[in-house]
Amino acid sequence: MRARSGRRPGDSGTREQILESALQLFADRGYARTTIRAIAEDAQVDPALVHHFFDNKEGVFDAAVNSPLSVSSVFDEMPPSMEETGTSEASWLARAYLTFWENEETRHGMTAIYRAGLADSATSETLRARVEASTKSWAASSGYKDRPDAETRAALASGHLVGLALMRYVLKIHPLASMDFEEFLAWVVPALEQRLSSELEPRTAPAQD
Amino acid sequence: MRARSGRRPGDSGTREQILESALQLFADRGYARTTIRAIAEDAQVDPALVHHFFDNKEGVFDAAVNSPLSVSSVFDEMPPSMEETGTSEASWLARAYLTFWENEETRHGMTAIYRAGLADSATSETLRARVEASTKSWAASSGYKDRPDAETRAALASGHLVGLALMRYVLKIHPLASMDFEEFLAWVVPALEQRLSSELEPRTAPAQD
DNA sequence: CGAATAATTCACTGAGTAGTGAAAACTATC
DNA sequence: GATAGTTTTCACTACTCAGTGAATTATTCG
Repeated sequence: MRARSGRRPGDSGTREQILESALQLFADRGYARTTIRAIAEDAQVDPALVHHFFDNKEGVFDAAVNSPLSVSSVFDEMPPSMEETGTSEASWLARAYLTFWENEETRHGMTAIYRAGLADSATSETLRARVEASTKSWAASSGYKDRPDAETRAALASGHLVGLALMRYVLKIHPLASMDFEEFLAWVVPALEQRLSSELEPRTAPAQD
Repeated sequence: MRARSGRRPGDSGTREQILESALQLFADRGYARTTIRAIAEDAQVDPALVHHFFDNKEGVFDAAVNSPLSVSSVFDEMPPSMEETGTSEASWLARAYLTFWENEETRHGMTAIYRAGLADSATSETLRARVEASTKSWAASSGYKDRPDAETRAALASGHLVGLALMRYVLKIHPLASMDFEEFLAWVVPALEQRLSSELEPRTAPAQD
């Protein structure tokens, strides 16, 4: 009568099924509100099986997030051909980063990372290290590495991109969320180019009364 | 022997003390990880008292966040004097918004709102409505309201500001987090001005191979 | 002083949660 | 077809949390 116990017949892609359910739920509900039970239910599996494969909740999160993408390498894969030309560099940066958001598979990973990383100060420290490292490494390998404000400009550009990505892909603010990807890029790229070039210099704002 | 029960002597600012503890904890740990018990402990009060004053957890959050600031009015208080001049408009916008982040009291409220609002898709909907409404109302009352891309530019500017605020105040990315407020503004304002003016037009990026 | 009201605490419930240990069912190998 | 190894489920523990209801103590006001 209780024939539903034990291993199920058929070759099991169960592990991957769990990761898929986990990634989707982490992207939708964030870390804290995603329960192992919910993941198991979505994957039609016993909760203990999730522990069996990934030990604990953090293990599931790491495995799920890293399964479709290795985010830390986004800024590291700078094609060596483009140097001296800041124009195409900004274009490449924006396209490389935003493609991770545009692609449906990797978008879940990005969303989960930012949702979790912005949730509280403890997890923000992890995200901070990640973003700061990639920003710095990218600034160091860019065509502007010799300028004294290279890191500042790189950080400003990163913040710009992160903010726009959150608006379009997480908060879904219109008209940013509804426009075509290439149109979105057409708006973003020129601004980034100016930020990275000397077309845009810091200027003290006039005092407000 | 059990003399610690019941009302405490002295005039009680207990309600305000609870709100202060709540705001600080919500800013630091986000919504889900902040427990009513922790708030009560920080305020040196029984957890039931928190329920007595604010009914439920959501009530505490709303009261705590709205106590130091009314965020929705940030973009609505546009001084009527500045029209036609996009330059000072961008300057005013950046300074008004970022001052909420710079001020220690209101920063906790801002942090709590964004942490909670980005936590999951349900709460993101609340934040989306808030940001989209303020962005639209600001675009409608700006000197650019007649341009067909006014809303697009306003949304891009909002995303820009939100991203930079998150980098400097939440993730604390260097060198943005460590620089002086006026220097930070000096970097931000010119870029915003260009975004809002016709100095920055959308341009299709060159195709990547 | 005495009654009403508000602040504060105590003791408790009920519902979820992550995680554990062992048994059961399946597969592969000899 | 026995044995070893893996997947899967079951039953359970220990814990934390939001929220309730009543009792207790202070304040206020007649």
